[in-house]
Amino acid sequence: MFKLCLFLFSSYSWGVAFQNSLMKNKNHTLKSIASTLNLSVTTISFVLNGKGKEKKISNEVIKKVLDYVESINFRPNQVAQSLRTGKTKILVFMVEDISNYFFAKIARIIEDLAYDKGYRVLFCSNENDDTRSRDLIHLFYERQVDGFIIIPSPGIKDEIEMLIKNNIPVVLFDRYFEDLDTSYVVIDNRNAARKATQHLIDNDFKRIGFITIESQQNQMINRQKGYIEAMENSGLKTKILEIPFRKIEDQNTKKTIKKFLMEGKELDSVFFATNYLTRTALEIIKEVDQSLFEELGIVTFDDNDLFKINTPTITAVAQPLKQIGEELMNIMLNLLREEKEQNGTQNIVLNSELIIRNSSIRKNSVK
Amino acid sequence: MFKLCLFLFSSYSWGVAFQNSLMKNKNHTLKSIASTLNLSVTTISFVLNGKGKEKKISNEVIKKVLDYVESINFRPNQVAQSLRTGKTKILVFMVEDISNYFFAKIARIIEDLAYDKGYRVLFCSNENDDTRSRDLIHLFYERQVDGFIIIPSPGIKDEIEMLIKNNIPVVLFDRYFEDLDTSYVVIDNRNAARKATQHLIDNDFKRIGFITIESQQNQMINRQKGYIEAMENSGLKTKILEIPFRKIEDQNTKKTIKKFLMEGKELDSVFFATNYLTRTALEIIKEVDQSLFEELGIVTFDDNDLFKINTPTITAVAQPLKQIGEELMNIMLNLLREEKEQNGTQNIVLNSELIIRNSSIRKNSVK
DNA sequence: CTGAAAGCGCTAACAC
DNA sequence: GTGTTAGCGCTTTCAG
Repeated sequence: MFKLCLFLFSSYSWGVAFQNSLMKNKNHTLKSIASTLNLSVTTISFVLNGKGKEKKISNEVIKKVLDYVESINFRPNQVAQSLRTGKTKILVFMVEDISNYFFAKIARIIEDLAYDKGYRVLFCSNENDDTRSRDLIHLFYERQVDGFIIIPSPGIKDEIEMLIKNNIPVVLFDRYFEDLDTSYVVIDNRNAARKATQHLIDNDFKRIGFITIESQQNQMINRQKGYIEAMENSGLKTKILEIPFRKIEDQNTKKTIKKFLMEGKELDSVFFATNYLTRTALEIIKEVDQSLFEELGIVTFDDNDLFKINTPTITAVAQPLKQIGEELMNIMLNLLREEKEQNGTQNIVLNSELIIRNSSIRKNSVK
Repeated sequence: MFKLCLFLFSSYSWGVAFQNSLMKNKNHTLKSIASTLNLSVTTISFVLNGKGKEKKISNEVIKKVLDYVESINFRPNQVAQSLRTGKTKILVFMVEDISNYFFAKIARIIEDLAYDKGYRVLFCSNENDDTRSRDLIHLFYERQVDGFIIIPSPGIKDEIEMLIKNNIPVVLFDRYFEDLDTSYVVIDNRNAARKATQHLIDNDFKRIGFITIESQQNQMINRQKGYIEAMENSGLKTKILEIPFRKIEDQNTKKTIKKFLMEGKELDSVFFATNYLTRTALEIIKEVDQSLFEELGIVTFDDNDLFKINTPTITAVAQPLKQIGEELMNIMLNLLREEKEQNGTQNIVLNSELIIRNSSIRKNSVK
């Protein structure tokens, strides 16, 4: 942080903005418009909401209103509208880190789908932190958002329950609470991890390590289960390293990973449970010795553009981003529609795809 | 898109949620609270806004209110609050694509700074498209957001002007309109490009190509100017390829880039004007021939984690993300504070840093 | 110290 | 066909 700043300086220049008050928005409201047009607010409101025909308002009046409104570039105040209708047409999309490739891609898909239906999406990052998650949920709850799409941090079951009890549509994804009846979209992590591990085994790797996040959340537990299953089915010994989520960037963690990967050449390959672990590990391997890439088999959870550019290209479990986004919005739109009724929860488990690249192909040099 | 889906299927399961209406939020309001506590809404409002002391409300009353409010987990309706106060405490951060590394990183920095000041940030992507930008600006304008931080698409000068005329704080970044007096934060693109090009020249590259986006926006124009300046100063011939923004992912574009890079071995090095061009180009080079990496000098605008993992590691012009974020929020907070007054605009030009890695070091094999 | 009441801008039931 | 008006939930002035 500090280091970065040392290289930089800035130059300032000030200009004076002569705010042209002549053109300042007159703060038009339905009322003011009604009075200048000698009509009532109701009429204006109906026309603006496209209920002109329905309410049998004359075409001349409709045109008059529309033209005037256009000419002054009037936009109804949505805050007032929301207060009145109780709807904000805003959805919240909360993930660990919106700058992460996986989350960001889904965010864009959701945003587009929501846009078409007249909803806007608010993105936010909870860092997988409970306090932050709670803050955000409350904040948006107070702002009356219409629905939540959430990757829950471990301890926010209560908040999720609170939302549901208050009839706010919620869809979880990536993970969920097994003892809470919510709608969710996840992938079959266990199966995916089993298949990925099996792929390494099929390629004649035997000493396969598993590097994961220290977590009690079910997506991670299932990935680990899948790995263990595959290993045990083949009579192989598991070797697992768990990293605390908050310490991924620590120097010590890097050392730990380095040690795990290289010590005594115990491993001939490794399976990473998330993409940010892989990113860190690739950096480490790169720092130490490019040739390690030639020896070590690598498979990772979550695909990334960089994996097909890397040398070697990296084999990855690719989650179906587009489908995840679509299912999420599907469920959300359903909930939004039926809101009032006794609602069923909808649980969707998707399959992922193992994209086989060079990093998991058995290298010639068998030690 | 379609291909992706072919690999996938989903399994559905339905559960019935018995919404526990006993626990449903009673829709508390100041009024309802006032009536159950036998107080007036004023008192409740004062206490809730921390004006209890100031308004000399007795400690018992304060405690009574606070305790009750806590017990029912009451949260004031922010929509109503906003309607009343005219403030939403929401800022909008609009960029080309929020999933892009550069934008996402700045977004996170801004989010954190804003959070501390009680502001929430809404992120959105305009795809550098005018229609989409306009939609978004209007949408948020109608929602009465308190301020805009925007990377403007080419043709939205009018909307920006509209915001300013309506006294909405606006800060642009990455680029700006030279004939519009707005606050902005940019980097010295021309200088950065000149230095990056000069770096290649100093490393004995002579046939340096420049791949950029076809754009009239000043950030791109200045990068190109910088490149041309450096080349001409050294008496070298420029060779420029301009790609239309909307066609970056096209197959034809890939072919064009490929041709530009390789045809007749005319180039010994290349300077990419944005990170997404580099990403595409790296893929192409990878597809064609890893050995090209050994021959071709590469420098790119915008750093990325993957550049230090790539083989070879890639030299990049790194923009000062943290500082950009800080300056943006600085200006924004100033504008927010002074809003009423005749405001000066503030223009900040930052320097960037050339991070020298392996890709720009002259290779042994001189043809 | 506390309460009454006006009003932010909009919707929609009801009235004419 | 169009107008009147009662709120949505909150803040804040003014009264007492």
